[in-house]
Amino acid sequence: MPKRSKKSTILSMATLLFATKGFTNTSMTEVASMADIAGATIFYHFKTKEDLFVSVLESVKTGIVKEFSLYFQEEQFTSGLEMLLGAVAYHLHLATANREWFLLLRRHYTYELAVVNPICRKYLEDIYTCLVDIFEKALDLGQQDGSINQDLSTRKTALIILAMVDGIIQLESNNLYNAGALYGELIVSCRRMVENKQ
Amino acid sequence: MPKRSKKSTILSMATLLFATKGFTNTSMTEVASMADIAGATIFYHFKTKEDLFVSVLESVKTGIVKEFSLYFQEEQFTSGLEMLLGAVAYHLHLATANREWFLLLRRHYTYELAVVNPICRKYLEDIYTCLVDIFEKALDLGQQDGSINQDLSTRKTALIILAMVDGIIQLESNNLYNAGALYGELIVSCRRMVENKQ
DNA sequence: GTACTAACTGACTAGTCAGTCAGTTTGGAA
DNA sequence: TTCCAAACTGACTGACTAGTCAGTTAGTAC
Repeated sequence: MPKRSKKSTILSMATLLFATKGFTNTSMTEVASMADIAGATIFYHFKTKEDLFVSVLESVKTGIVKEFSLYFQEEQFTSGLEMLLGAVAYHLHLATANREWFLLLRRHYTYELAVVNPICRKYLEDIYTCLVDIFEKALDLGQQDGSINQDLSTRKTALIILAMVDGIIQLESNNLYNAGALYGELIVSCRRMVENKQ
Repeated sequence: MPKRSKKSTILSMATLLFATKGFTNTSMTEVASMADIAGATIFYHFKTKEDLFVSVLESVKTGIVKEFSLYFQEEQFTSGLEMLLGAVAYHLHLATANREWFLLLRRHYTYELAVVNPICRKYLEDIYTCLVDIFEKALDLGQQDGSINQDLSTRKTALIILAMVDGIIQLESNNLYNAGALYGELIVSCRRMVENKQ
């Protein structure tokens, strides 16, 4: 049995619960019972509930950054446009494969805490910077190789694409429409939005 | 003094609090003290806290539907494309002017309740139907008058545009970027995405 | 005035929750 | 074995919350 198994069990159970039920609706007792430990044990590893949440966010940040850097180490792209569309598709894929991560990023508490807790704010900014920079880099590359419309502001367009992808992920998890059917259409729409039409 | 002033005061205070603090983090005591009434009075007008929330959602639904129908009664458009872009701009405008409405629509509790409460679900569907239908109608019109790309599925594209607009509104309220600066860019991006390029 | 009802209230209850603390268990070093 | 610190625990507390209820007030019809 690995040494820090209980601490990491707490972390992963807390991730799941904070993501699916939210901060306030998740009780420490619940986290403890899911991790099969005594309630007080959590407070040995994490000073407060807020502290636990920030640790969860840190692990999410680490996960997201790692996944994206792995992806871009392995993949090769024929153009900036293809790289952008690949990044969008990978973002959508990650949001399905690691649903809790992106659920947590949609929780209001995350942003409310970021206002008063600088560490939380830093992790959040790191995550968004990672996501936006990938899109921006692809757009820059595409403007150089001619696959992306030259008139675009790459920064602003990167933000709009991020908002678009997030919006679709959100629409899906709202259970009102089956947005999964929209993933293909989203890629096509992105292409129409940024490609260099001659 | 109008007859139902206390009930409607409760409703508007609850709207504000549920939207900005969320359902769980808003206590009935808090609503009561903001409305300057005794705590028990709320339970005279609304059976439970959940009942109050559903009433709040109903008033938001009524407000959104009314605002959009007013807008389209007054405005005239030269093409389907212009109508679409006008609707997007008006959506963005409403999200600023009636911030609580759209904050409430981003709260997780709203969608969690919709799973178990059919009335809540109905109001939510009414709101989304209203928003999507406007975009879809504009796209249909644009395909007829030639201003919109004929290859588009108007339904799917309407959903994507809604996701995009919601995503931008969300990005703004997250306090990480000043997305207000993106409103103009968003309209331009929408145009590029759907216009009929010859 | 009287009678009646709708609107309203203060005091209360039963339950939940984050966090504390004094004490026990565990694992490894000497 | 002995010792020690880190890991862990059960029992507790004070603060807070949704909802109840018996009773009071305000408005209206006669």
